[in-house]
Amino acid sequence: MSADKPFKSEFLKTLQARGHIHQVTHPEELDTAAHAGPITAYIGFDATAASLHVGHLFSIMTLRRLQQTGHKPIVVMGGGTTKIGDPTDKDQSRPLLSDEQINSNMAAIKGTFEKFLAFGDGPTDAIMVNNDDWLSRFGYVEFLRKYGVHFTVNRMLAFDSVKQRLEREQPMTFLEFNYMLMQSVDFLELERRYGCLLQMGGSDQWGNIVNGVELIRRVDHKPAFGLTTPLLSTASGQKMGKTVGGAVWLNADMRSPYDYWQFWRNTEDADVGRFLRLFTDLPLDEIAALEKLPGSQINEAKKVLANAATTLLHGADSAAVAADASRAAFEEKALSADLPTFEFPRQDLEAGVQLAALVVDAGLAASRSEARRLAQGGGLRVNDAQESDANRMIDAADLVGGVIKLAAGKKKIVVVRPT
RNA sequence: GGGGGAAUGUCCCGAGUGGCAAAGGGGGCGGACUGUAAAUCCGCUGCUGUAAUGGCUUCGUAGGUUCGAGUCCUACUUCCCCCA
Repeated sequence: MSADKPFKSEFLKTLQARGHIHQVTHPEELDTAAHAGPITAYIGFDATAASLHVGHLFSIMTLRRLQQTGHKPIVVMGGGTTKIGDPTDKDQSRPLLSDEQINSNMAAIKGTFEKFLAFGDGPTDAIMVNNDDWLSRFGYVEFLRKYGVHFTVNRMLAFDSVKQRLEREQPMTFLEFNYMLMQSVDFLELERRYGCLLQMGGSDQWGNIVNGVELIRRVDHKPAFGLTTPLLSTASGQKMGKTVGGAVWLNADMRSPYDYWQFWRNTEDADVGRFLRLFTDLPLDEIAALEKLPGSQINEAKKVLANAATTLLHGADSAAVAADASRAAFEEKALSADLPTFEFPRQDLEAGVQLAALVVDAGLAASRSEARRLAQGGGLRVNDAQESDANRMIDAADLVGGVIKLAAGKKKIVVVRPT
């Protein structure tokens, strides 16, 4: 999809070399614009959860590259669009979120961007805006007359997101049907307010983005471009971001730096190079050398990846702590004070606790039955010794060095610390 | 407004038509093999609890028939299709 001839602009060259590009509208024109001087580009983020997850990281890194190559990123918080709900890639309508939920989600998400982008008033400083500021101001008739005239239902029905719903005989409400108009209006609004001429997003956003591009070109007769990033999946075809503990959240209070580090450390061999290019700032020649490491030496590259990715999000100190804890736990089989801990009342421990109950309380299993199954399957370890009897009572006699080490499988470890 | 169909284990898809804790698959989890990888093989995947073929709660919602209902009946809810 991208042009065969090499790009002139540092921006597109970087994106292409690091694997950020899936599709671009008018590649030569955009390249020329980005080569001539700073451009402004945006990506929208809906506030459907209290934290962004690894899936969003791709977009955030794309904005980071934009800024690194001398351009201005805009982060659009979807305060308004979240009220509508993006139907793309969803089989069914989601329950609508309340204004309070949306606002608290946005507040919780905000900090993440500051880790990756430099905000401020300078020409290439990032800014953050909320599309609720304009979307919620329109009257219904006003909106229809102003923007509705530029969209034909014929065309809207042809978009994948809509077509799929119809083909699967799944309902799509009129509310959701309007999502693409809102997103297009966002782009137009940003073009007018900030001279923004590029919208980026995941490949599933292509339809929505192209609509915005066309709206601007039609209404304001200004150049506008769209760029999408490839769908992110692992080499073995899994959708990226889901793992042992569910979604890989970016907020530290929802997923600890240690777990975040572990997530990257567990990358498949075949993905290491790609992920290094996408999710770290390491120079490309270094990455090329790392990904060529033979056999089990590739694990060194995974550590580099884990360190670099964790440093970006949580800082170098947290990354170092996570790396130490991991090395201790996996390579030296020793206890580290930095492993996830679970505090347990000392009296209760002295009185004795059923192992299954403790495993549940420590968050290693969802129910006692699950804990039992885990034990029967040989996946439960107490102080590194396999324990098949989940009914066993645990008490102060099980303390080793003042703590009890519980493990579910090889990777989930919790240190029980009496208080 | 009329007619026909659908809703299943709360991760998803999907069999089931009077004896069912409910086939099968995907996903997930655990084990073996490894390198905290992939692939492969094996086990598990409602809760609770054992010495146990135990108890409890599940098939859109609410009632009913029956010794017994996901399965039959009635009403309701939501969705899909056709006709108007």
